[in-house]
Amino acid sequence: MADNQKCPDCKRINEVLSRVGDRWSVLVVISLAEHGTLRFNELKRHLGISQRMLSLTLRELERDGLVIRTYHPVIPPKVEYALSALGKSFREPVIALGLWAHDNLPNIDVSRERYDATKEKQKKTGSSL
Amino acid sequence: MADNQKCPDCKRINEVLSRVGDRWSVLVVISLAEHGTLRFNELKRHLGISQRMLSLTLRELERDGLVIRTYHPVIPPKVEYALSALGKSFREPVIALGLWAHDNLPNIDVSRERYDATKEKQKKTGSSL
DNA sequence: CCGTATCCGATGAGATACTG
DNA sequence: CAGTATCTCATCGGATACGG
Repeated sequence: MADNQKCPDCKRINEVLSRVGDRWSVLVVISLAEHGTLRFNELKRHLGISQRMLSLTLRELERDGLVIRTYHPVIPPKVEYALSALGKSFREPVIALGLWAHDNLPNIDVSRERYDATKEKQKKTGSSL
Repeated sequence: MADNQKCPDCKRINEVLSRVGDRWSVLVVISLAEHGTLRFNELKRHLGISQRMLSLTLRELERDGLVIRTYHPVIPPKVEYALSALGKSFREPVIALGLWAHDNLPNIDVSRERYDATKEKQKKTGSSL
């Protein structure tokens, strides 16, 4: 329910985030972008992700066409993951976000400290703003 | 546990997403970017968000210094929210993401259909890849 | 009007154990 | 090695009700 969305942009953004907006998806894409091709356990080690979440994430990314899964029928089994063209193109907006973060995370930290300090004082004085 | 993160980029991205990566935060920033200044219930209507989530989201955004909350002590109460300079700067990487989405969501849809269709066939034939 | 508090179901995510 | 299956706990997020 609640299709109260007036602005079309909100709907779009919502759609994006619903698909590729979760933490692990982004991290996997970044990892593959850097290393080119990785095996299941390599990704697992690099990201510090649980087996379960990696499995689920990779399946979704493959389904969405961002990563390509290549199964080599050898013993022991060998499966390689790489970015598709779509996956590579996704890297750019993510990098933009990363740059913004690099520039502004310190600002956020400062703001948080100030905010928390202010709230503490308000508790003491009991002031109602 | 699991500080297995080898690549520093992953840590950074993780930090970004932890702060401003949730759906509602992004949507609120977009809304404020478009309308300039909005009251609590205006935001609520525009986004189709629940009172609870809007309250939580706005508090976090204010704490992070992305939005500025202005309380007008009149009757009935009036509170206005607007983007800070930091909040405005955040809009740009988000727009980049929105553009990517606009261009590529159809591709994702196609990919999903193909994937699902393939999986269906595999179930019928019982093929193991 | 602007919130906070409470309850509750749905989802996210790690740990563990097991199969091919 | 590359997963799947459970179990379990935390967090997300809506609905509702109440207070300033």
